[in-house]
Amino acid sequence: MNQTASVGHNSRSPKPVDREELRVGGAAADRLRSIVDRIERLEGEKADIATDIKEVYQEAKSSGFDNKVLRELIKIRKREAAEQEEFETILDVYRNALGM
Amino acid sequence: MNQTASVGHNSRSPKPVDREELRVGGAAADRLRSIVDRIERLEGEKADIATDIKEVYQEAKSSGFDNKVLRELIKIRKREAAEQEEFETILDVYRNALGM
Amino acid sequence: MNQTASVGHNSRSPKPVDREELRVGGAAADRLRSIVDRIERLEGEKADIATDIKEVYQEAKSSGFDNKVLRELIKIRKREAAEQEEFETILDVYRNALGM
Amino acid sequence: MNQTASVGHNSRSPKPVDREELRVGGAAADRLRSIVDRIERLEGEKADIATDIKEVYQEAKSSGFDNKVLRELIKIRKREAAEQEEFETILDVYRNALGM
DNA sequence: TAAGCATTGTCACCCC
DNA sequence: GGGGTGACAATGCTTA
Repeated sequence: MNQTASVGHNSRSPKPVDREELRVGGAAADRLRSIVDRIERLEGEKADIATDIKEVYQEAKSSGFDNKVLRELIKIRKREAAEQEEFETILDVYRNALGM
Repeated sequence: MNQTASVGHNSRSPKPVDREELRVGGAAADRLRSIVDRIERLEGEKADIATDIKEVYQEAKSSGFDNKVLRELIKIRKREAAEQEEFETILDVYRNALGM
Repeated sequence: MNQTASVGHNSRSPKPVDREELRVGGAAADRLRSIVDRIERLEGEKADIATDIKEVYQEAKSSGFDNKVLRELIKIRKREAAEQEEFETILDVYRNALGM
Repeated sequence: MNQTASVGHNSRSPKPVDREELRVGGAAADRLRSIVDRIERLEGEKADIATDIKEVYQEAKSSGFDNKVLRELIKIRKREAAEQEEFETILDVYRNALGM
């Protein structure tokens, strides 16, 4: 029962923000606003790019390409690129495990 | 049964690309390359932005914010923005219907 | 506005279960109980196996193996097995796209 | 800098496996094979069960149930079961503390 | 105990 | 419109 109140604190953060500073105009409020703004801006850009990608696929289809095959092709190219990178990672892991 | 020959053709595309033109140096091959390039480029940019977003969340955590709450907040703002937009759209429809 | 009530019906299911039959003892209630039981049983078995896997990793560590490397090894084996399978899939896709 | 030699050794394991014994036919090689086999077997079974679970959900949908609700229901039951168990554990602790 | 990672669940998109 | 598939988010485990 007596599990010490631990006021306004959870395990997710090193030093939870002070509630007072979160009031309008407080320092924490300013930082929060900045963070939200940046995230929303970045998500906007990300969505725009997603739209662009869709449009390219659209164009591909109009040009007579089979998008299913096209997606498969791009996926394979992506994986092959990733595999080289992963190979290096594995090498590192092995080196580490062998104490090199 | 009678699945009419329609060789080299499926229903996904208006005019399937000519296989001859897909040979190296053909016109279709060039267009394909262009399409693949653009998609891969866009996906690269998209991944970069995703990384940026993660970094901002990282920073938020270091500043003492609870990212779970933060994500929820951003989700709510997004939905409310969408609703506002939809409301204005409907307004326009009504205005139009009334000849305004 | 007048978007026809469409009583007790949503788009998620072909023929949504009758509310009356869901009352205790109803036919639908019996089926629901059966479904929940089976899922819970299967999830229990799944959790047990997950525990077994952890124990084997535990044993491996006690035997002096590096689990990080071990996991990497198993991942690679899995991927290589999957790749052959995927190759067949791709072949099918291509065949389909070419109308074969 | 002074990262004490400790060649072929890292802190992850009590007694790192002898590299000689890892050669084909060595004792460690046999144990490694056994470990990999068991893990792969268990993971196979786990995947099979996951497939079974999906099939039950599939069947549920065909029977007119809303899988989103169904998943939520099962999640709640699981949590409540865990809470009950925890409660009994605490009870035991208290009993023990009182010498019962 | 925190950080990275792997798995699992959810959601949206695409095709049929 | 419904089902299947792929991306994204969230949670839990593993290690440093």
